[in-house]
Amino acid sequence: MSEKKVRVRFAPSPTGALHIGGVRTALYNYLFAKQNGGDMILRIEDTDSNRFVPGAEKYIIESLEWLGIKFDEGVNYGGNYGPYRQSERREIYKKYVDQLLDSGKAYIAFDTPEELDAKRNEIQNFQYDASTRQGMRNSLTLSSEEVDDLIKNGHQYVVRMKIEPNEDVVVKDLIRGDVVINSSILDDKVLYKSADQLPTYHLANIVDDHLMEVTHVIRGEEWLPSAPLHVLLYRAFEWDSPEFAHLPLLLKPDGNGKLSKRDGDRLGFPVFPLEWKDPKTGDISSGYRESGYLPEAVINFLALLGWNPGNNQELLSMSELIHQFSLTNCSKSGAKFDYEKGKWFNHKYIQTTSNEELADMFEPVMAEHGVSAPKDTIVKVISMVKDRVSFVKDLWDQASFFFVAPTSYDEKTRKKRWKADSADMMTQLMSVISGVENFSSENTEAIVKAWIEENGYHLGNVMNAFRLALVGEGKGPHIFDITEILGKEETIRRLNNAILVMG
RNA sequence: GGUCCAUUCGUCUAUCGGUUAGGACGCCAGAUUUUCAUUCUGGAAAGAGGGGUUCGAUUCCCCUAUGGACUACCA
Repeated sequence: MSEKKVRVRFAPSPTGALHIGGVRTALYNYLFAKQNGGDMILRIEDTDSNRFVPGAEKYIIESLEWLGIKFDEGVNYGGNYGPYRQSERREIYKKYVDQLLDSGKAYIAFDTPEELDAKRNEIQNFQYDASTRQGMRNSLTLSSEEVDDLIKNGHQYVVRMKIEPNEDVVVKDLIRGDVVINSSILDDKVLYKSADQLPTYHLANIVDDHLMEVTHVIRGEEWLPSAPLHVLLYRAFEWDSPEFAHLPLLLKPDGNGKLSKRDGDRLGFPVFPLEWKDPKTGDISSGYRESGYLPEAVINFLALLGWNPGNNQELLSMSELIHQFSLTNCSKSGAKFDYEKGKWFNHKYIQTTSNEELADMFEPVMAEHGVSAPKDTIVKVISMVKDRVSFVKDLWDQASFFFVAPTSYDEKTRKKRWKADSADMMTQLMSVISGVENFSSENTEAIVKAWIEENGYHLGNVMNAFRLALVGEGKGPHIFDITEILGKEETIRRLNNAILVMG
């Protein structure tokens, strides 16, 4: 049998930076589409002109490209179902609003926001629905002449969905199973506003998903309560409803509630893929990219927040994710955002990144500290210290001594490692080292060890003092790997300085 | 307040009626290391509570509790 081609959409609203939860929604859509050989569409839902933020659309596109989430069509990608910006689809929506009006599935309402507010204050739990609409100013209570007059005289109006009460509406959800809601608890949602000639989310969403032949609507759980409305809308148009999947939310790591834009900088981690500067306030929010995350790590981390492959595999590439992903394996409950685990993922991905690539990423960091070195030296240094870090920028803490000689010596290490006879030993070591011809790690080590043995010195005593002189602290990779990079001259210079300073 | 959704170690989760309830992050301990890390090994750590159904419930049903979402002429 021939199944319809899978088509999914990611439909953000350009009201600011793309939240990490939104990224996950995009990712799950992408994984599902690719697994099924389907298409992924980018649609921009900008029907609320008041909340439009310039630059947001570009930010969304750039973020997802950085992460490797690719679209087949949509804003910026072309396609045969455009335009893909809802603000450019006015005439289309108008046509369908009229259709609903003509068929009696919707009606025109003139109640002003002030009147509605008054009603809500007056009546507890006021809801514009079958039980109250007869008492309001709308095309159901007014004569058609009155309605025409009001419109002619420039009165603003909205179009509301006429929801028939007392009917069980079933939302089939791929993650949650059947969700049943009685239509009586639904209100007559506004579908269209005459003021800006634009539909609200609900109408635009259904019309676009239908026209764009979307087969699966994968979105956040916050949409579950309005899903019955959407089902009713499909029914009103006599269209087939797509499949639904409502994803659990990403929650704050501490306390309660869903992860919000504010949490990031409050808790000290990014909630945005890329750094974002709010054009209105000028506030800057940190991004994963600028914080040194590898896109693969972010993807892996996010994929496992709310889904898992069912085995114990934790590290998955994008293609493995595409292969193994399944909506039915998505969890139903919200996931607290665990930043520590995110760091661990990045650590793992740093390890699998080549030294050459890391060197390219590290060079700008070095430049910031005012140092430079030949590429092959940087590559060697990185090979020695990469397993110690979670982020590229941390490489500096682990490797700065390769490029900058210590000017002071860590007090604690000094107390422990620099003994009364250290200066004397280091002086002897200097002359041993100046006699070394081949300064390779192995050769230097052999000669120094022979000297230690000859004199019956304690290996640890010599080496620890030596390390302190070279590094300035009690840390670092194998000591003769360090001297090889430093070179004979610099090694001697550092020994000399250590003796001078610590005596 | 109303409606809906959810509930396994601190966190992310596995289990699709019978398990010593598994893995990962984090934490603790030990081993390795001339240092610091990495790494390795081990450890502590969970079925919200109460009723059912069943020979047997973490698993199915109900109630309660708790958490979350929604409740706009926002998405």
